[in-house]
Formats: sequence, C-alpha cells, structure tokens
Amino acid sequence: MAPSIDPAGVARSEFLPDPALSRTEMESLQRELAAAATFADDHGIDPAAVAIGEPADLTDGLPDARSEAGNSASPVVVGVDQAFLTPDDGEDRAVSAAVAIRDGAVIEYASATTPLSIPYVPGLLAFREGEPMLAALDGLETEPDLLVCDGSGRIHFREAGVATHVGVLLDVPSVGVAKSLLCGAPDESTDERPVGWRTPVRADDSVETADPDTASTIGHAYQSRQYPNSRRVNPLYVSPGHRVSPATTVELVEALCAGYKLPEPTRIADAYADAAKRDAA
DNA sequence: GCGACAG
DNA sequence: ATCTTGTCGC
Repeated sequence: MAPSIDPAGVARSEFLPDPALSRTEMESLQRELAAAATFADDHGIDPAAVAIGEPADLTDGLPDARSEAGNSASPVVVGVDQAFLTPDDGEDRAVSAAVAIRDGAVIEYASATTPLSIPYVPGLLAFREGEPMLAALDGLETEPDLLVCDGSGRIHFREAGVATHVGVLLDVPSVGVAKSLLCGAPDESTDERPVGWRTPVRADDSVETADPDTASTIGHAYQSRQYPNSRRVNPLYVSPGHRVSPATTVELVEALCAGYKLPEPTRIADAYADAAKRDAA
C-alpha cells in the first residue's frame, strides 16, 4: 500500500531515516513529498515584517534569548543548522540547533543530539539530517511561522531537498538556503555580482520536474554579501521548501540577511550548533 | 564508461 | 560537514 502524507504530519515517521530503506525507496518517498509540497505562497508573511536591520554580535557569545522580545504579533522565523560529533569509535551523532527569532531578536533556543543512521549521499541529505532537525524543532515552545533550512528545497533532483522534506512533514512554510548549487542552472554567470543581485536557477536535465508545464524556475542564486573592491564571495542558492514561491523565497532571504553572507537565523543557529557541540564534547 | 553532486 | 594557523584583505 502506498504511503500517504497527512497534512498535519502524522505520517512523518514514514519519511524519516531508516537504514532498511533502499536508495530507490528513499527516492520514491521524495517524489511523494514533492507532490505534496506547495511551491506557491501560502503563508501571509510580508518579507518586510521579518526584516532584520542589525546583525547579531557573535564575537562575544550568543545573544541572550528573551522570550518577551518583539511584538508577539510579528512572525516567528526559525533557523535550523547542525554540527556533528564524530568519535573515533562508535556512531556519528548530529547536534541540531534551532533558533527562534521575532523582530530581529532571539526569543528561544532549542537543541538536540541524535544518532545518525545513514551516511551523507548527495540528493538524500534529508534522510540523514531530517530526523535530527525535527528533534531540535520539537524542543521549541514557539510555533514557527517560517523555517529557514540549511540546504536546498526545490533545487533538488526530485524537487524534494531537506527544506521541502521538513517543511512538508511539519506543514510549515519553509525555505532552503544552500552555499553551493546541487543541480539546475543559473540564467546568468554568478561571477562577481554586487550585493542584492539575483538570477533564476532553472531545472536542467538532472531535475525530474513534477510539473513540466510550470516548473522552470526552481530557485535563485542570490548575492547576499560582497567585499568593496574584490568580488570573490559566492552567491547563496535559495529555493522554496514548502508553501513559499521562488520569488518570495528570495525576498524573505534578502530581508533576513543583515550584512553577512548567511541570513541571521541560520548564522545564529550555526553558532549555537557549534556551542552545543562543544558542550557535548 | 565519464561526470557531478546540498551538508 | 570535519580536520586546522596563519594570513591576506576589507
């Protein structure tokens, strides 16, 4: 019997990592996830409402979490990232970090350490890191209005990258932010572009488009940072995870970047994951 | 067979 | 992702 996806995420266990799953099985599960995903706006978040003006100062530790910070009516953006514990003997474990931000301030942190069941395989990242990410998100008291994941969403061979995988299982709007391109082709060369520049990333032969008629732009290359005289920073590759369109995805990421290459939610989650890893080690 | 590949 | 010091350039 074919697995079906419950919008509320009840069937999520079927889409979590399982050492017994074959590559082929994982790939077909991804096709189901892509079919269940929505690559159009269904969130009601105005990018301007989540814009972050000042970057967090991470030189002296993480910012304190203030649960009462910001306007309680403002959208909550949650950044998720991971670090890894690799003992010489024994199993690898993921240290997942989730950081909830509202009006530019951190209102909550949550982390989780989870054993990893399968190795990293390009295209199957979510089956390695999805479970750990969900574990950290489960520890959050705050309900996310938007998830910002490390890695791709729709920019994926089967249009089901980790941002889509997690977004669909939780049925929460999500976007994927990757530092390198998994597949697809940018419309223009991405070399030496100024901050704010963007170009569509279109599906190429390596992408199985669920909807050949409308699917062409699966994400964007977006230049979030550049140095004054040398143009050597690579762009970000952003793509819809779930319930966000490609165009809005770029707008949201642009609003969440505050001077650094990575959007603040993932930048802070990255620092938090490293700190949590230190404590665990 | 060769190439290419998020974290 | 991770192993790692200094170092070149904002």
